[in-house]
Amino acid sequence: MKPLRIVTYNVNGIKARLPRLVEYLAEAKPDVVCLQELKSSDETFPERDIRDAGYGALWHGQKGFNGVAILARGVDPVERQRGLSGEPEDEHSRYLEAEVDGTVIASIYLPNGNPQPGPKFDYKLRWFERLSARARDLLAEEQPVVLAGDYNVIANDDDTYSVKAMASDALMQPESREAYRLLLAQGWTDSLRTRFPSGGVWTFWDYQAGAWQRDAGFRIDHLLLSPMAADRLVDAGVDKAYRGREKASDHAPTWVQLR
DNA sequence: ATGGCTTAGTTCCTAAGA
Repeated sequence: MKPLRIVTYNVNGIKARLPRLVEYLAEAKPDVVCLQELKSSDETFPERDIRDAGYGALWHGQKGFNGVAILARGVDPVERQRGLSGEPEDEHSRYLEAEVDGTVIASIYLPNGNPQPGPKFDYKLRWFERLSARARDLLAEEQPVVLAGDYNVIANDDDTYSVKAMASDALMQPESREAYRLLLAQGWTDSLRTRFPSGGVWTFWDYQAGAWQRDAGFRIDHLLLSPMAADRLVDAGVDKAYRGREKASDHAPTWVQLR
């Protein structure tokens, strides 16, 4: 199996972020990139620009909101599944799963869930259960699997600049944390947590209140590894500098390196 | 501070994000 660098990157609008994304692909040359928050319909996804940058792509778009994609350097990802079963009336584009070079990759955009309590928070928890059901099936396949995405969960107190500021936020509620903990307990490895066990690593900084300048961020973009993928874990990190560039997303690209 | 910004769409205001 070849070395593989896999990135998750919530772009907050692929149209607005296209120059940043193309620049990132050229500079970092990742093997696989899972994108979230395309905010683009399938028809307006910039397939041409992605191909010109040297990447094959699969996308699951939605006009205005949500939307996920999987890019692969020099090859076309092979689609395995789009969307999660269990709630047929759910129209949100938040899950896409593909195979790249013998590794199963999922691009995940978990619902934010604010305000809580309320129907949006209930939807978040239901969606989490549907994801966990899919994750259990994937583990049973005994393949290398990477579940990469914006989970909208601050899993531990040391995953945020301020527990107090986030205390009433959906990202940090006990129910959100419990759902994440139960998912991990299936047998998944949180790759950034493994690399930085004492926390203090952020993947998101709000646009408001000078959050970037104050380094007031938190960690919500996660790459979860199945046991066969975890055996190949070399390193994990956040390409933090991209958050500081012109017209940046509020998330930074977050990556894992597999041997 | 149910919001200091940013994005997209029914665009010159509103919804959503986290």
